[in-house]
Formats: sequence, C-alpha cells, structure tokens
Amino acid sequence: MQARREKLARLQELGIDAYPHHFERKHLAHDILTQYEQCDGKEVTIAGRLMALRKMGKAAFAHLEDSSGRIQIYVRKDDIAESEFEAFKLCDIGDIVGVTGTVLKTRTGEITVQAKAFALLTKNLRPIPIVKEKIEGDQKIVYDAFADKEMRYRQRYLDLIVNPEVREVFIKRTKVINSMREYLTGRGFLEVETPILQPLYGGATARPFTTHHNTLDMTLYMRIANELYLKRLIVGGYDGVFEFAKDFRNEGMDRFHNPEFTMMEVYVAYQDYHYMMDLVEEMFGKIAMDVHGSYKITYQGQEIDLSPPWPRVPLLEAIEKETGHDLYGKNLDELRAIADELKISTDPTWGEGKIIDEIFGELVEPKLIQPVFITDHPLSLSPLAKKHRDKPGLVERFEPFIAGKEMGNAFTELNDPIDQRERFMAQVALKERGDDEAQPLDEDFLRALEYGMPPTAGLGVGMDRLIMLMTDQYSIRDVLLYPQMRPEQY
RNA sequence: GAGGGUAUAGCUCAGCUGGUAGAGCAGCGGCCUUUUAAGCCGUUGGUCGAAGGUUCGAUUCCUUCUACCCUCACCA
Repeated sequence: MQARREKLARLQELGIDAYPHHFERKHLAHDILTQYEQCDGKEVTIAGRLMALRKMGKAAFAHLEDSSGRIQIYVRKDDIAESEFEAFKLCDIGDIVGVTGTVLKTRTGEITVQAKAFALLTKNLRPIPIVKEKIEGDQKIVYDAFADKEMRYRQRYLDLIVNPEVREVFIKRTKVINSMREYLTGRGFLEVETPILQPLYGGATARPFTTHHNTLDMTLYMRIANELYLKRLIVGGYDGVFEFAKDFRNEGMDRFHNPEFTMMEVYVAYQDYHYMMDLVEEMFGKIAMDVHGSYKITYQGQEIDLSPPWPRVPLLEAIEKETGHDLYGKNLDELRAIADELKISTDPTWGEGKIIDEIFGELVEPKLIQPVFITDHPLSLSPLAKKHRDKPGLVERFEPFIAGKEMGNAFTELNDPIDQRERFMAQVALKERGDDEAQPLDEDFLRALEYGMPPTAGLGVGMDRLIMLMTDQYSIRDVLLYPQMRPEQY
C-alpha cells in the first residue's frame, strides 16, 4: 500500500490525474471476443480493471476485465504518448484503466487490443488478491484462488472483483426474480408493497425483531411475513396480488437461514390449492428455462428434473410409504408410540401435528430429491389454511420439495372468519403456554374476513432457497450479497 | 444453545516431539517491444487472531476471549 501511495504522488508530479471524472467507453470485452471477425483491425475503446500484468521493459501485456469479461491489451512504448507510457509504468494490478487501440490476434492466437491511447482512470491503493489462471485446453486452472469465506462475505466487493463466478451467481439471482415477476405479471396479478414495520406480526410462526417508533411511542415489529396484508387486498377486490418481500425472523442462522431473507407471496381469488400447484410447477419450469434453458438442473451433484407435472403426494401417504405406518386419525398416545418405534425423539409438550411433522422431517423430507408436492397437512400446524374438503383434521395445504428442501408453502386460504377466530384463539392458547412463536390474534384481519374474502389460493416461495437451487450454491450466504455477519473488529 | 475445526507475509499455504518463522505468487530494484501461472538476477516484507499462564525459552503446551466454517439443536 505504501508503494502505491508513492506511485500516486509520482503521478501527481507528472501532472497525471489518477482519478479523472469521466471516460468515454465504447466497447465491451465480451463483444470484441465474440465478434472478432468484425472487429479485426478496427479501433475500439475499452475500460476496466487490470487483472494481470506482464511487463517487458518497453512493452507489456495485461489483462483488462470489465463487466462482460476479460481481454488482453498490448501496450508498446512507441504506440502511445510518452506521458501515457509514464502513467502505464506506474500502474498496478487492480488499477482501473481505459484503452483505445486496434484489435488483433497475437502470435499465440489471443485476441488482443493493441493500445494507441492509454489512460489511468482510477488508481488502486489497496492490493487485490492475485488469482492466476492457466488455460489448458478447455480447462481453466486457477491458482491461489481467493477463497477465505469470511473475507469474501465481509468484503463482497473484493469477492466480486476477483471471482467472476460469484458475479455470475448474482446475475442469475436477478434473472430468477425477473423471470418470476414476469410470470406473475403475465397472469395479470398486481405487484404491491405492504408494510415492513408492523404493529402486529403474523402470517408465519416465528419470533420477530422488535423496534420502536419514537413519535408514535410504540413498539413495531419487522414483518415475519406479509400474508395477512396481502389477503386484506383480496378482500378489497383485487383478483391477484403478489409481493417480493424482505422478511425478518429473529432466529438461528445456518446454511438455509439468514435473519433477513426474501419471500415471494402471491394470492389469487376464486382459486384453490390445486390451481396453485399447477402454477408452481409451471412457474418453476419457466424459471429453469429462463435461467438454464432446460428443465433439468444440477444441484450439488444431483440431477433434478423440473419438467411439469410433479407428483402430488399427501403427507400421511408419504409417511406411510416410507415407514409402513398410517398415521391418519391416530391419537396422541398412538402417535407417540409410533415415534418411539421409529426412534424419533419427541417432546412431551408436542401435539399430534408436531409429532407427525417431526416424523416427516426426519424420515421422508431428506429423500424428496425430485420435485414433489407434499399435501394435506395436520390442521394444528396450519392456522391460516382452510380445512380439507374431504379429510377431517387436515387442511388443504401443500409444500413443494426439491433436493430434500421445502421450497415454499401454500394453501387454500381460510376465509371463514369464525373458523379463523377459533384458530387464532388456539394460537393464543399456545402462546400463553409459552410457545413464543405462536401467532398473535389480529383483530383487524378478522374484521376484514368478516366483510368477506372470496375463495382464495395463496403461495409463499422462499426466494433465497430457490436461487440456491438455480445457481447450485451450497449455502444461503452464497446467494446473498451481504449475509449477516458479526461486526468486524478493527 | 452443544460439539468439532480454522486463524502464520497483501493472497494461497508449509512450519515434526517447545529453541523468537519459511515457500510460491504479489511488491520493490535491474534486464527485456508478441507475453500469457511471462522469464532471468537481486531484494523488502510478519505484534504467528487477542489476553493470560506453564517454561530458561511458546507460532508450537494449557486457560479465557474474539471471528469465521462445519455438524447437531432451535427454526422454514
């Protein structure tokens, strides 16, 4: 760093501005590389960061990387102005430069821009990690990869500078979101925005973050979901609404959980969960096509085929198939005995639904690699879902599973205000028993239902997990630009 | 919350059963006008994550702390 500051001083002595205001870039590296035939011999103007430098006295080769890719430049003393060559001699890897020159192929066949004019655009004062690459046939061998995870997450800008594949992941992230937005908008649904700061949280079972509004002098909660607000909009008369929502949950963190994460929720009037399953498999298929050009993707070495339709398996059938036990209609004692037999440890405070969920989570969920809809969950676990039309004790709900992970949650929405009040009361009872994740009663939401919500299908999709799947990333931190970290100590 | 792992030069990493640190790349100086992990010659560089302890002596052994990673628990 010291050396770079000295270079900066020398540049100033030479009257060279190390931080000019503007540069008229006209071409991108990628375009030159892919359209070499048209570019050969022509003049181009490119700009980017120096990522490799091979100086040879009065000439040098370097690699310049812009947003589109990396291209070699060739700088000869005789080809550019003397002051420009002086500036070039003071350049380091990491500097941002602009080059005007002619496109040619070198003796070794690499497409190169031979500089006729050179400008330093931004002097780098802090050395970037040097990653060396060697191309051997089609194989790119990387030496000394910048891989320190802590540094990559804390200094994401460095990660992005040095690791092009990381840049690619976040481009795909946006593609996934755009593709989904396009799909939902194409269906005629209305994208809306609902409050993040809420006086009452709801719509999911989770502990919220709490904050305080000074002027109103009241507690506000960061939303854990936006479900209840979106359903109020269906009451209001919209046929379909959706939102890409940052939600916040004050819970543990691991490779699938970050305290703030993105959920897409959509609600459609006059539809039920069967419609929503159709929608999910079609929408996920479109996203895979838009991002990969195929229904077949690879996640962590597993081949996954998203071609619709996907199997639809009731949760209890899935358990029976795996364990041989039919849990439908079983009482608490019977369920506990079966759990013991299956060597699933249970907690004495758990109800029937929780035990069933636990058995499913332990024995079935990890095996659901190919896309599947698991349907018809126990009522006690789903306080916002409508009762099943044929199966007492269950609700019309489904969760899509891919690669052993739940990708979302959906139901035929509960629109009976009296039933909804009873479900809320059950939650309140749980809360009083000490379950700090149970949902509070939302009197205004009940009032809205009393005005009448049409039959409605609703869906929530965990976007970060979907993006992990679509970008083949192992950890949620690798699909979040700024994953939550403890403060760095200086 | 429990257990395990990691922390050494700007980056990637060595460093045995205790004797105050080493390589490659980067950097700096020199040579070099088609190189590509450029090359050749020379050279700088470190509070060994932090604080204590044991010891004549600690990067190494012990304790505590901090951060990150992994597994489990909690949780979607």
